[in-house]
Amino acid sequence: MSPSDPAPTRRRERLGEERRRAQIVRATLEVVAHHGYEYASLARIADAAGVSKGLVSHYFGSKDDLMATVARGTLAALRDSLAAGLDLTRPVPDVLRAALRQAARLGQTHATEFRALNRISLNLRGPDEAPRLTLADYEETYRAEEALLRRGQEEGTLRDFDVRVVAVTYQGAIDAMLAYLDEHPDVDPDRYADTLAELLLAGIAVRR
Amino acid sequence: MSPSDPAPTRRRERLGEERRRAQIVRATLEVVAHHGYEYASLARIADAAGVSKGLVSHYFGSKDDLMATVARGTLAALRDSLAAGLDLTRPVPDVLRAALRQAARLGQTHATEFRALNRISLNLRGPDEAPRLTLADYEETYRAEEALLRRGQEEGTLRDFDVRVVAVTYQGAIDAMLAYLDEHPDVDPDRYADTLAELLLAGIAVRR
DNA sequence: AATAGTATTGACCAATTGGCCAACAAGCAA
DNA sequence: TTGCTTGTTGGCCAATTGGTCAATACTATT
Repeated sequence: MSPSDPAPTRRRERLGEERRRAQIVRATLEVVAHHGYEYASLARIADAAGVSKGLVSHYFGSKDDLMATVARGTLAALRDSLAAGLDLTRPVPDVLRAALRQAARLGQTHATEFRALNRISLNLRGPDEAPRLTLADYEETYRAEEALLRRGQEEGTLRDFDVRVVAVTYQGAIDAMLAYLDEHPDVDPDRYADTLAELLLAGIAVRR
Repeated sequence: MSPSDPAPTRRRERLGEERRRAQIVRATLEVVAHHGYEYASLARIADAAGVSKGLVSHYFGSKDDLMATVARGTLAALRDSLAAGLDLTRPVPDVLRAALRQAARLGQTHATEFRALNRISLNLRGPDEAPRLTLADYEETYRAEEALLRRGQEEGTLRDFDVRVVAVTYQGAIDAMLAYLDEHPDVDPDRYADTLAELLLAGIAVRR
């Protein structure tokens, strides 16, 4: 072959920055969720997005930047998605029940996002050993939950307990539920969520 | 420099297979726990163990084999360590309380092991996308927990509930507790464990 | 058709990866 | 001493990594 063949004149589709970014984010989520963080190299992500490596770097800078961007965006999207379906004016126990159901459903419809988010937040770290996605990023979610619990105590539907412990436990229970439902597709999410809700409420609601 | 300098005659310490293996396992746990799974290359692990890369491969085969070995060994060690401190002849609620305390303490004394185990099990996967550490590896822990709950129901100290849901929730609560204590060293583990125990027992114990 | 501006590529880079293996060192037995 | 076995190294490999950049292809405007 001569050293300078005529370029193969590949077909190129131009999308514009906005849509390309979204496309790459999506590809990142999928690669991470389906094949794990380790497997998610820039080359692999670019390939999944049907785009060259160079473009990924061009739009997102370093790989860490890409991951951080994807994680933060996904976290916000999931949070909004969950909050959207809630009627916060109702009594707190009802809100909790609804939130649990909503979370269980989200775990099904947005399994990819959940899995990817999990892995990124666990693996992505800064220059030293410090995790790059700190509690601060989850703090908003967290605080909202504590506020809700406190309101329940004030309105008299919830007992007196350590709000922090309950909030942590509650989140842990949700994570466990999502992991379990993820591995057992046969289980009915709503049923599980309701059972869990009764269990938790029995622990924190005022005795009737 | 001549192409064949006399070999620098490095100082070499011989330990014997058994102790070397243990040393390498320890190094693996530490690197993974302190710097993340991604950072834990064979070179880095070998370095942390004060040993050449070749030796790690020699004793453990592939990197995946090493990780799987480390994970399974650590899981078993932690499980035994927890079980050792429990008196299973006591009433189930007491056993649960004790187990929670024990877990909280283990989370402190064996933080490295817990963190590493977590990361390995989340990142290590087989040739395809399938995780290499499946639920089956955790099944033993799991089943013991369900058996305990069922015994509580039979002896009349626990209410009637879905054993599976409670077991999953219970495990999730423990994980959440460990993660929280890990990030908040100021919190007293025993106090947290006791609060959590009351919370959970309020949900599953028979009303007095 | 020429121009300008944006979108996108592919080739290239040094560094690192997991894995392999011939050589060699150390202790033990003869 | 001589060998034999076990432990250990370091150099080497092809493949892949994250990242950069000049060159290009496309679109819109003139």
